[in-house]
Amino acid sequence: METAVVLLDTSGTGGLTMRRLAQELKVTPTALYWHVKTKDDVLDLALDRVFAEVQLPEKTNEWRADVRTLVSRWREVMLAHSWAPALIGRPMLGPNVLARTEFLQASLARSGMSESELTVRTRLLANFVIGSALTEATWHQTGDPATRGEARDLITADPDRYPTLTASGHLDEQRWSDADLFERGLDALLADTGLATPPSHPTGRT
Amino acid sequence: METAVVLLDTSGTGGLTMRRLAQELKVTPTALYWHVKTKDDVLDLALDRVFAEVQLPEKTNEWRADVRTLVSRWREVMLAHSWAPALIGRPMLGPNVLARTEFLQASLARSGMSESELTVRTRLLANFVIGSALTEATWHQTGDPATRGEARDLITADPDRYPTLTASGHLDEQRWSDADLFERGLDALLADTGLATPPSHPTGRT
DNA sequence: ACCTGAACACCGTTCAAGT
DNA sequence: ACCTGAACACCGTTCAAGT
Repeated sequence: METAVVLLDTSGTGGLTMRRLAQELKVTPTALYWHVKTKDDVLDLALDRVFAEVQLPEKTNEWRADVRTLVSRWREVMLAHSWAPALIGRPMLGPNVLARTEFLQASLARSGMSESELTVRTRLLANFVIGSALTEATWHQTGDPATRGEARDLITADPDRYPTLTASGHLDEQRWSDADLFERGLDALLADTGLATPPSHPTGRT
Repeated sequence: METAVVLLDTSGTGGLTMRRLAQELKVTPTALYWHVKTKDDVLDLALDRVFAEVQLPEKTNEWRADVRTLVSRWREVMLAHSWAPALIGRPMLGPNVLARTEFLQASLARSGMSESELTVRTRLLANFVIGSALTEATWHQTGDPATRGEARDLITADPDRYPTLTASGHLDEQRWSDADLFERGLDALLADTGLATPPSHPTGRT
C-alpha cells in the first residue's frame, strides 16, 4: 500500500498499474493476486490509507474549533494526494473514514442541536469538504498553472455573457486563495443562526 | 456523444471504451480518432453534454428560489448520470458549466452581499452540490441497495466506537432521505445570517 | 503460505493507405 | 473529408504449477 500510494502521488490514477506496482515491489504481476482480489481493492486500500493520515484533533472545549481543525486537516490531506477526491465515488467504510465522521458529528452534537438538524449539518460540512477537495485537486493535478490563467481569460474575454463572473474576479488567484475561500466558507457554516451559541460561562471542566 | 452518454449511463465509466463506442456506431475504432484527439476528450465532451441538461431557471424576483431551483436541478441531472460527479476531477470550462456558474453567482449577487462574500458563497454552494452528488452517486452506482444496509450495520454493530453515529441513525434511510437532507442543507445555506434579508416591500417591478 | 510462467481477452493509439 | 487494416505496446486477470 505504501508503494501504491507513492505511485498514485507521482503519476496519478492512470499511473497505478498492477504491472507497475508489481515491478516496483520486484515481484510478478500475478503475485499481487494472492494478496488482493482485484485492482479496485488496491484503490480502496490506498484511499483508506490516505484517510488514516487525517489526525483526529484533541478535543477542546470549543466544538467549533474542533470541527474546523478536523475539517481543515481533512482537506489538506486530500490535496496532498490529489488523486484521492475523485476516488470517493466508491463506498467508503474503512474504520478511518468512520472514525472521522464520528468525531465530526460528535463535535457538532455538542452545540445542542436536534438530531435531525445534526444529520443535516454533518452532511453539509462533509459534502462541502469533499466538493472543495475535488474541485481544487483538479487544478493541482494539471501540473501546469497556466491552465488556470487560460480558464480565467476564457471568462473575461466574454464579459457580456459572464458579467457577474467577470466583475467578481472568479478564479482570480490574485484576489482570493482557495485556502481562504475554504476557511471563510467554514466560517459561514459554523456561524449560522439556528446553531446554539456557546455558553458565556463555559461549564468549568478541569 | 449521444451514444457515449448512453454507454456511460448503462455501464458506468468502465463501460465506455473506444472500441465499444466504435462498435455501437458501426465504425472502426480508429475512425473515432479523426473526430477526437483522445479518449479523455470523449469524456470531457460527454460531461459537458450532461451539464447542458441542467436548464437555467426563469428568473423570478426571489433570488433564493432561483438559486434553489438551479441547484436542485443540477443535483438531479448529476444523479441521473451517476458516472458524472467523479469526472469533475478535470478542468470544466465548457460554455454550459460557465453559464450555470454565472446564473448562480448573479442570483446570489442580488442579495446585496459584498464581492468577497459573494465569491465565498458561490464556492460554498457549488462545492456542496458537487460533494453531495459525488457521495450520493456512490450508492446509486453499486446497483445493489443491500450494500447500504450492510454499511449501516457496520456502524450499529460497534456502538461503543461510534456512539454519535449510532444514535443519530447515520445512513438510516428510514429516517431521512438524501433528497430531504440536501434540501435542508440548502435551507441552511440560504437562511444564514450575514445574508441580507429580502426587502419587506419588494421593489415593485412590473 | 507465497510466488512464477504462460496464456487470454481486452485496451488506447499510430500510421499508412484507401475513397 | 472521412474511414479502414494492420500493428504496437500495454492492460487486468486466471490458472496450473512450483517451493
